Amino acid sequence: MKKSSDDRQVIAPFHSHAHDHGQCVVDAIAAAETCCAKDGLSFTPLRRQVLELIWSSHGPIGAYDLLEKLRASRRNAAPPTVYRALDFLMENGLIHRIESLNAYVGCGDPERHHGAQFLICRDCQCVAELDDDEIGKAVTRRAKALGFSIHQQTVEVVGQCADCAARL
Amino acid sequence: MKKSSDDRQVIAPFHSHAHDHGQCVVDAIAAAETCCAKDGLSFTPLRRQVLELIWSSHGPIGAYDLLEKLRASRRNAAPPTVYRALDFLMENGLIHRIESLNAYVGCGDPERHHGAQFLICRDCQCVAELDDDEIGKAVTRRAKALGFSIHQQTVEVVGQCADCAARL
DNA sequence: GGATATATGATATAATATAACACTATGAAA
DNA sequence: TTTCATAGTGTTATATTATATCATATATCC
Ligand SMILES: [Zn+2]
Ligand SMILES: [Zn+2]
Ligand SMILES: [Zn+2]
Ligand SMILES: [Zn+2]
Repeated sequence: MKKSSDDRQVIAPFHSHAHDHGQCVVDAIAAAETCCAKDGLSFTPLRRQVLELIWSSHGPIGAYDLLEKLRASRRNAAPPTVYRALDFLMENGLIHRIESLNAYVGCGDPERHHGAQFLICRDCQCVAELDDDEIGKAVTRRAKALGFSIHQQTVEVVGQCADCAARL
Repeated sequence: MKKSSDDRQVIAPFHSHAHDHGQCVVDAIAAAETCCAKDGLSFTPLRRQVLELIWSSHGPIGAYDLLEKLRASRRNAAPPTVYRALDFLMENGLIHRIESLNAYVGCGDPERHHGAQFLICRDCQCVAELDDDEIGKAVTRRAKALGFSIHQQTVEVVGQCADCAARL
């Protein structure tokens, strides 16, 4: 089945509870390997492990939650351990930071340098990652009119996801 | 001169260095008075003072910077003093929180409950507040398609303002 | 191997935000 | 007018998120 252009603009939807969680972590790590190899970046064990933990959490996760998990295998991990790995992963487009949550989430399309919009559920903190053309163009147009140049278009919108609407 | 529809969608532009700073603080406080009176809210001296300090800073300001200024007149002000006032001002649409900066900025149109988009300069931390129809609609359309309901549409875009582009 | 840059370890501290409980002022109910 | 209830503020302590700094290790290049 061919993906419509509309589907491609949804980089990561709200998660169906059905999908194969283990596999999506494996795929994400493989994609990261590819990106780093291509760009000559050193994807060290620490960085890989942090990325794995982020994907395993399967949603935005905070730096200190990450640190706690990391300590299961690295007893003396400290905040800078995590923050340095996060910096590397962000600089190279492997994860995004969600400002509204002070949390970090795996990027659903790391091989492509893309703008991103996040829909963030205020109840369950799940997020959807989009690269919606219309939103992007509307933002670009207005920014241009004001002489504002967008370096990395990251849009965050807070609301309520469908699951929470049904549940609450 | 009549405002175009386009102008109305720019709630607060990047500041021209020429405008009358003192007057815009006065106007903002007057508008807040009006809003609170209309809604039966108690606009206490503390809350007024915090709002004044925010407008006086004339751009996004952090809670602890605010606290420091507040202490000039309230020697024993503490973090909760500021955060409670900020909560009140946010709940009632008199200020916005800029997540990307951990900072607070006066709302340019408090009498109207509106969606907002912020263009945030990563170099000088200035912001422009917009209520762009096209951005709003594009976001709404996509959210709807995903079953996501937006409660308060707040969009934050990071980049570089025209002044900084010229200066750097 | 020695020089250089990159990555991590380790300790301390900064910056942002909230919890908890006490006290005061205000205004309505009795 | 007393009493009660609520909203607002004071005060102290603590939680959460992020960075600075210096030391050590590891990889890369010549
Ligand atoms: Zn992405
Ligand atoms: Zn939800
Ligand atoms: Zn506003
Ligand atoms: Zn600027």
